[in-house]
Amino acid sequence: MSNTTMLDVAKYAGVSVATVSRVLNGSDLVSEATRQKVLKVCEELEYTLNPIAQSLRLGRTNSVAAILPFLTLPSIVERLRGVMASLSENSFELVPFTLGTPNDRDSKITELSHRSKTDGILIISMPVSDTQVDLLIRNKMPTVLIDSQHPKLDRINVDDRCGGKMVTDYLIGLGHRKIGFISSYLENPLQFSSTIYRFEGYRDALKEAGLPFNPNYQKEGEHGRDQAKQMALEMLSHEDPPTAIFTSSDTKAIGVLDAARELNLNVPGDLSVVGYDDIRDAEYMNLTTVRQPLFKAGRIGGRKLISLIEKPDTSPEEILLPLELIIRGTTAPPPNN
Amino acid sequence: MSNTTMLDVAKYAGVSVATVSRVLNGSDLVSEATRQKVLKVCEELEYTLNPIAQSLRLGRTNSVAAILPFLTLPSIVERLRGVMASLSENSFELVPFTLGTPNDRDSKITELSHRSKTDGILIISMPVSDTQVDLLIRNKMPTVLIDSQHPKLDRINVDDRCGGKMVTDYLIGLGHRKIGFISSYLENPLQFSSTIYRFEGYRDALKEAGLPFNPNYQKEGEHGRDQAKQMALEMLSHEDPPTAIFTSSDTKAIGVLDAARELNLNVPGDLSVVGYDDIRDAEYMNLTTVRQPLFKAGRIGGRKLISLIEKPDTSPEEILLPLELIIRGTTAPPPNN
DNA sequence: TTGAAAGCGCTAACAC
DNA sequence: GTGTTAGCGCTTTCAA
Repeated sequence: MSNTTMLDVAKYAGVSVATVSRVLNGSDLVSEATRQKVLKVCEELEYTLNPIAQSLRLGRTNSVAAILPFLTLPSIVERLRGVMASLSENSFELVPFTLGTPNDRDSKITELSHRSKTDGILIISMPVSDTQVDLLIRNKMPTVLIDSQHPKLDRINVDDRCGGKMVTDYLIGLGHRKIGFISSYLENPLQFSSTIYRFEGYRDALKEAGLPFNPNYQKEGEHGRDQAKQMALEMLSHEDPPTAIFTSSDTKAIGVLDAARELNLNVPGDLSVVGYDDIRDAEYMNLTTVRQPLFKAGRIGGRKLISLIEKPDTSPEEILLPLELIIRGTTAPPPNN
Repeated sequence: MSNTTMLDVAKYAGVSVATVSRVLNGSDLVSEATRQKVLKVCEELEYTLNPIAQSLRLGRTNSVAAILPFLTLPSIVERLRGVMASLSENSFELVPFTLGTPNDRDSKITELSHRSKTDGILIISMPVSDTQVDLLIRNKMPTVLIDSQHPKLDRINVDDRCGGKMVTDYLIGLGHRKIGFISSYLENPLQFSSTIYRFEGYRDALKEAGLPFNPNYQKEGEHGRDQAKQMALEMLSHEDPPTAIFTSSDTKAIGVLDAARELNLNVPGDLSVVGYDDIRDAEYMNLTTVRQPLFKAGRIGGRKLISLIEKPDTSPEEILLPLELIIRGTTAPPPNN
């Protein structure tokens, strides 16, 4: 029954609560006879331990919080799936908080940092401020970042700078010299900080190839297919338009494809397009893109957090997962080349 | 600090724990002077209430569990988003459990039914057995089903039978007489029970129009685009193939479109295709489909559960949300008509 | 091998 | 207005 307590079981079985507790926690200082008796009574009374009382006593909840953006992006969902997989493997529960504004994020971190409800925190695809990090460290709250940066915390990332460079190198290798870059706002406080690294990789590659950075070939704006389409339309209406566009997400790349179609540009004949993330649509659209291990990042992040809870006081490290360039049908050498 | 307790605050402020508790719980039996003093000390000591201790004392956790399939389907994610929105509006936390097998589901329900860790349960897109329902009711565990059926529990659904009929009526109205139905397994224990209602609506419409049910025009199998493609290929290779195919999900409809392309069938000239769910891809594919209010179902389910927690002992009801036929470009009258 | 009892941090009578 | 204290259900010394 719902209100059965350990004392009920103890009375019914004619033992003390201590004994019941021992049986239920697998202690071997119990005679086989009493153990069986207790187990039988538990069954009859449909008794289970009260996890709240247990948590209060043990100072441990076996649950972790996750702070992440709303589940509107497939990449976020995929990371979350990985997190859930690793947590349930280890009998940990997850309490997700999807947040929209930096304020919400900060106050949630503050609230959670007073370790009590949760044994650890995962922060997914959101930047964290130094203030919050200090708070977390001061309160010894085990924390792992996934797709986010901070030198004082453990974090699971992909080398986006390298990824941005990989894409741009590839386009340059195809012969492109006029390469556009379309992304969400580089400086948006709640934006994935990863976007900026991809941009840096793009610039690195240009620089290394001796190509100048042309501001007309760079646009940033709200995330979204339509928004990306608009940015592409503007960029491609330029008097000397790019022959290739690299976008910071597949969704945006699809928006660019929309724009190309509207302008009667042949992809990849007139325009090469590269996305990022390799979401499901990318394959269907035959989109050249960069695949990052989303599920795996989540899973590794979850595991890392659990190991941190089990064994604190290790110095924070960054785990960089490999990226992969997926070459499909939206890229080719530039025209007249 | 993380280990600061109410007693620390009390001592520091020179009052009793009761007073601190009163202040923090907004009781008005406290003088303004002491209230300010206590608040100040709380701030200085960075003290916050320990929610675990609070829960144990109050017998209430302010969190609810959700049992749902893995987050691989966009429809599941969208419902979950609605749930999360309504819960966070009401300061409830969510503990999601994504489960794969009926066994897992049953044991999780059993575990959760011993009300302690969680104030209520949401079960999303999963059937529940009578045994589990009885257990939940016996333990007075507030429970709401979303996209699932049981007469003894509150549930949020769409009228899928009506939806299936609506689609089929529409195709019949266009002049189709040979209408295929492709779905996931109708009897799979962990499958959405909604599939079967859509099928029944399909049969209702046929019957009402005096059209015989042709088993060659019905296929069921694993969920997935490719699987649906295979089923469609088989169905369309029949000597007298259907002129329209109605699928139980947009993903499957896209698989059917793949099949049509492979067979060089023009859609909608040679073959009409209707999906279900109106996922994001559907618009892009210009797919005629049925839109169900996924987010809204989640949000209403969350609210219903909270009202059930606040005010139990109401008799269970089914809330049916309206469906909408979204006519796009994959449907037309049949050929030679 | 078992039991008694303290105490995890909080709230809510009850007393003053 | 404020303090004292019992007790939510559990684990774990300590003693027997």
